[in-house]
Amino acid sequence: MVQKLTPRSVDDSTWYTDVVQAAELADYSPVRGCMVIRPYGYAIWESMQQYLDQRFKAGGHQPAYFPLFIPQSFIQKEAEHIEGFAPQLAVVTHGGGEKLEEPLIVRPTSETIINAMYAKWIRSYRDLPILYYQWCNVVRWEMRTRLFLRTTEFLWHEGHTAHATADEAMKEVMAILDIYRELAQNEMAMPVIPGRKSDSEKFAGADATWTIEAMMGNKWALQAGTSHFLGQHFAKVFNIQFLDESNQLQMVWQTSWAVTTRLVGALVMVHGDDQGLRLPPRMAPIQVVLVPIWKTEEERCQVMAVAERVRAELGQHVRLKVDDRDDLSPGFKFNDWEMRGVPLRIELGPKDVQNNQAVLARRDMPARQNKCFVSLDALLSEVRKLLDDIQRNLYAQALRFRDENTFHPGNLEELTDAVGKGFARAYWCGSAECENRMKETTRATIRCVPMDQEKEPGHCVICGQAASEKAIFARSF
RNA sequence: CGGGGUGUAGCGCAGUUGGUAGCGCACAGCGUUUGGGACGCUGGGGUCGGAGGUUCGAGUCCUCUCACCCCGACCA
Repeated sequence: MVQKLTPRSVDDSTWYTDVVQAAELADYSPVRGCMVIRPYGYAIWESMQQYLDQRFKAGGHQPAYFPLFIPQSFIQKEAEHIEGFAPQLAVVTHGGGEKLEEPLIVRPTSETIINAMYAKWIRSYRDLPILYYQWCNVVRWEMRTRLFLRTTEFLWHEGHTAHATADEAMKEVMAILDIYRELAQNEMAMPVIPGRKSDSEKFAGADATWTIEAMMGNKWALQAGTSHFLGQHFAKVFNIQFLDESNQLQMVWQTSWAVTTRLVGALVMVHGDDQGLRLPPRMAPIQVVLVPIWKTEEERCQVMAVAERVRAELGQHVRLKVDDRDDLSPGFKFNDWEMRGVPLRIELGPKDVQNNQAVLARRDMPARQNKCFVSLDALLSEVRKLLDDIQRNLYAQALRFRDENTFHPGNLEELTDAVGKGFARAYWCGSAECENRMKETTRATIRCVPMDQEKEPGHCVICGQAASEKAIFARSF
């Protein structure tokens, strides 16, 4: 159940797989590259789903479901799309014991099949905008996989919208990116940099891709969510046309966007420490765990009576678990729940019951030094306050870590040095030549051109030519 | 597909010059324990990744094969 974790400082990659398995978030499956998401890991994903689902619906989006299988010919319609995805496709060639007339692609993303349907449904400007999304699995045949961060099959939502104007579609792209940013920062306590992808990094078939990029605990970047402006690429190949107010035939403008179960891995990577997970309260399946302590049967009765009362009262307001397993020592449970990242622990023993108090220990600080007593009467308000505080503190810690590991190089040599240590924020002239040259010399990539920056003229960190924008350079997952 | 590594109990491992498989953890039962990873006793659990070969005899030697992990190329 509880095992020793490889310390992060020894091997961050082994630490990660240790934590994911020890905390029972996920396990390797019999199928190479695939994973089993266990209830605790799935509960974290559900926290993300619930937040996003409510945000999407509030913005007028509607969930729907499109099929897993896509006719091969659909995928092949958009040149850039097929070029991008061809190496990653899983193809079904047989069904019912017979070879299929046309092979079926297991969806790597659903632009093609959804847009084939949109072409059927859209006739008039009155049909627009269409704001659909679906929660589903997708399959991409990856070379190398890591639990949550990159698996052959993964879960996500994908939004697919169609609009009458480019302007409206762009607003949609930005609105969704903002929801992703808020999910990351406010719910996951994970600072992110919203920005635009370079052409080489953008979605295959998009005009432009916007992203939120986060720094993981090993100082690498992780693309945490993307929102694409598809322009009219798919409208053209699937012939999605409508009549506007003046009876003119027009092509729709489209967006697509997604975040995936990778975010569960991001949560682990960003906040975890040598003791295991540290979950931000807003995402934690269990926000507070109560560990009762007793010696004698009489003490057990007294303590459990109070524990039950706490469960009845506090349990209405926070996600609380009372760990009443009687075959494990309190010390074991402390370590166990810390490893599983529960933000706040209540210790309740005979002495506490006597004094009408409990001990609170927070996961975001070294526990032994930071325990505090709290009156049972003030438990709810204190727990609420601490959970808020933990949420804020985890964000602050992650932000400080990112800032401390972000550098501002002025030339290629400094850039090479910087991307070996963390993020580099530097001018880029925007040319693919410079991007390629940098990739070859540094093993890093351009993660994004941040939206939030002053447009002051400078000099490209690679070629020295005039440049007007800074980009984030980093090694990435 | 290249480089590295590992396959022996659920997990982690040991197994000598070939001689018929063991340790720790976990698991089950009982008892004592419980304020930072408790302890004792008893017990269950194995086609040694697979195939072939050498041998009186293979976890061990030889050949082939498969799987998985880590590092790269590809990617959310």
